Amino acid sequence: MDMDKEYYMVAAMGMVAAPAMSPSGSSAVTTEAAMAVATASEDEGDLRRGPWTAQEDMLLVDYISKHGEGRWNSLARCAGLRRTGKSCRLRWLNYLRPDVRRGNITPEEQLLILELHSRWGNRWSKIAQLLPGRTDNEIKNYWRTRVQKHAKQLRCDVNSDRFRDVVRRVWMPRLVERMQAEAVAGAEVPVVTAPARTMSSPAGASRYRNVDHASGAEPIWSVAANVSPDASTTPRSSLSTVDGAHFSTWGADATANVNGTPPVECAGSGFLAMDRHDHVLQGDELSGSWSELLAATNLPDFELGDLDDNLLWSLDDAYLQQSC
DNA sequence: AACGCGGACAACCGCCGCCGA
DNA sequence: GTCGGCGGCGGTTGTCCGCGT
Repeated sequence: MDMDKEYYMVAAMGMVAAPAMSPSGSSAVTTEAAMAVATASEDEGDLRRGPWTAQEDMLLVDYISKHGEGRWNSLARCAGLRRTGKSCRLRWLNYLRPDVRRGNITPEEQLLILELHSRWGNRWSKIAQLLPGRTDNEIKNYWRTRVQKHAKQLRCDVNSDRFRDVVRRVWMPRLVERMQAEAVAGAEVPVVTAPARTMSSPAGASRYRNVDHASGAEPIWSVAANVSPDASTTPRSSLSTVDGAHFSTWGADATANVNGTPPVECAGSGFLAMDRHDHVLQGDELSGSWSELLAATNLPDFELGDLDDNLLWSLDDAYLQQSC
């Protein structure tokens, strides 16, 4: 199935003909597939639902590679798919799209998700804009399975202040520590593979730095969302540590913000934002309670001693799985 | 080997806003 | 102005698969 999918993706980019499935190439294959699907559909006499078949995927990819996406209802009809336009759109965006990445949520992506969710809540599509290749559906699933699981382990609600504190004061720093440790150890840093079409150089940048207002210590990490002034190029987000270790993740929707204001009002007030000229943006532009929370180092009802260290380390299990 | 259970993820549903007729 | 089609979004459900018993 993976090979099939790989073929679909490549075929969607118009780069290859069909594999040995048919000697006459993808057109013949998809024509046969269309006939098969059409016949099956006529028998059923209704719109198909449920999991997509390889044939349906092939039809959809082939049609989009030739005609482009959009106008999903007519696309579904013209492609010979007995699916709703919505279903086609979802299948394409969440699974078949060439630049979609699935699985292996990297530490920096986890960090961004935690950050952005703390800021925006369940605005999955908005969050996904800054995680290129990731779909809102995947981020939503990640949150519901991983993050909510940890909240459950900690016996607190995922939206509770307590859990937010754990995330902010334990989970996220741990993620950064792991990334730093990997960098220092010279281990290979997990790098997000960028789809070729997003390889443009970002011209502008907005940065967000974690500042420990309580101690005045150097920030241990920062989140940067580079924004190109040219909306046609794709900016990228990145994470940096103070010791120079740098992690980057391509992406961000250029339309998220191209006017010099922070594209990600991320990280709450615990962050200083810098515009593309490295002017520090403070105050209302990043209003919120993060700096206050970070400044409050001794949270009244939060004690690290309450938590099992093994559990804490298990929080970034996805990264651990990658490391092992 | 069979069964049950839970996690992960794909897919659907309902709602809403936008836009053109 | 309004009506219908369409696309986007967030919530929810369904399905598959691995693992433990």
